[in-house]
Amino acid sequence: MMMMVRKSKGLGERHQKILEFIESYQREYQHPPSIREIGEHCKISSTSVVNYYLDQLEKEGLLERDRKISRGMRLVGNNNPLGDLLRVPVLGVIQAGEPILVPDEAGFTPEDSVEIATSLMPSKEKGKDLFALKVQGESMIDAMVNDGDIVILKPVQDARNGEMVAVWLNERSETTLKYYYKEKDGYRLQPANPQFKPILIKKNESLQIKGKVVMVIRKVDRYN
Amino acid sequence: MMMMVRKSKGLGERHQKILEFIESYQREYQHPPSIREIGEHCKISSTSVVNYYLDQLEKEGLLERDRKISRGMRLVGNNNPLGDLLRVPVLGVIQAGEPILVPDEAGFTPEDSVEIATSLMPSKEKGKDLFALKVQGESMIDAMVNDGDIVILKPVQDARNGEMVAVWLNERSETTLKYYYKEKDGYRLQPANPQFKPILIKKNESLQIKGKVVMVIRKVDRYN
DNA sequence: TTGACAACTGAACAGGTGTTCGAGTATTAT
DNA sequence: ATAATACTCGAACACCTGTTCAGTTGTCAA
Repeated sequence: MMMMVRKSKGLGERHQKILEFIESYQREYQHPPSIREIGEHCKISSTSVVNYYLDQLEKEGLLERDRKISRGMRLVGNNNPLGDLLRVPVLGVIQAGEPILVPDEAGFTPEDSVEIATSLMPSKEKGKDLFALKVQGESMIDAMVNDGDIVILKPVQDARNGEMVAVWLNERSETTLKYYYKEKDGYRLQPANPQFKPILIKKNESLQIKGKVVMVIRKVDRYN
Repeated sequence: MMMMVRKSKGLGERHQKILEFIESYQREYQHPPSIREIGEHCKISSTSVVNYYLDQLEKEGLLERDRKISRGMRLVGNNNPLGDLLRVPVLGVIQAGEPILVPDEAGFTPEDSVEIATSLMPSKEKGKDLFALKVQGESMIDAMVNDGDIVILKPVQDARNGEMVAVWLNERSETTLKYYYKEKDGYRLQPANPQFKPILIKKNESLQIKGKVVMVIRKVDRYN
């Protein structure tokens, strides 16, 4: 005897509608809908039918349910529009000739913030002390960072060799992003772009490390 | 008479603990905890006390509540760890000398995916057809894109002047990222870095636009 | 037709859950 | 001390909500 399958194979129209509703509801209220709310919105008169479909969706692996718990459901996989975000405050701009703002000096007035999925963040930098700066001007081009880019920094005073840091060079009145190397007679600041030459800083010159670059984001929507 | 303030100004220890619990609970279950669950975990014996604190947190603007609705609360502002994510599939790599994969040709096997906060996305590119490629090699340096960067693309066949596109140049067997300009006698592909010279393509040479660059993400966690 | 099964209905039930209230304790200002 | 305020407790209530179940309808195969 042949096994019976669902009348309309895969996801029926109602399955789809329910998934979409859960998604949009959760997007709006930050918590899942109740069975009755789903029924109301999807024109399903009985709670048992909603339950019926929810079970199927769970069997399909599109949904997880916490039985007995109110609103205890969650979309799984790519349907899930929600996830861990890190909100990183944009404390200001970084540009040549201007000192870099760091959280302490900035009077704590994040003009804006950018949201980063924690899944994007390098392993252990998920601390809450990250901050972001918007790059102004093209003076960071040798660091492969363009006008308008957003750099995300972790405030540190010291860096290890090979880390990209934001530094303020007093003697040059210059702010730059470079790879940092401590050497016997001072420091070497290496541009990300190998076609540029490193800056050598002698031990007696002052060099203030303001932060360690964790991420660079470029939105390419100019001209739109 | 002086106004009375809370015993411990600002957020008390319990306020903090409750916020943290809601955050971690929601991170795990994708839905908020019930009042009783909060009480249990925060060593608060009475539901009314939890309610008491929740009211205060709402008054402080750190929480929003949907009264009468089970688990009807959400963290607001920077405490909120949840938000809209877009999951963009990483279809492969982009490198000089290799054709670019586009969704159709890729056999739809996203090896991996990156999550982007929708708030980061340029206005109208929030469609679900975006895809991402990992940059391999340093051949895109003139586009300010480095080895290991992730570029997020929107699959298009045509582009408007000024848009950054990923193209396959048949005559050169080359894949590149450039700003696109159509001119009277062909096309001009302008590097993002002004220190590089544009590539001029004659009308009879073939030029395949594979996608329009929407975003570039660079994780700077090498050497860690 | 008959049987099997998916889709659906309506109602009732049990437990989850937010709310409310009266009362008690602790801390602080006067 | 006294009063005012902040905080805590426990219990009771009413509604919210998931669950269950007996029964109906529609479709398809034998």
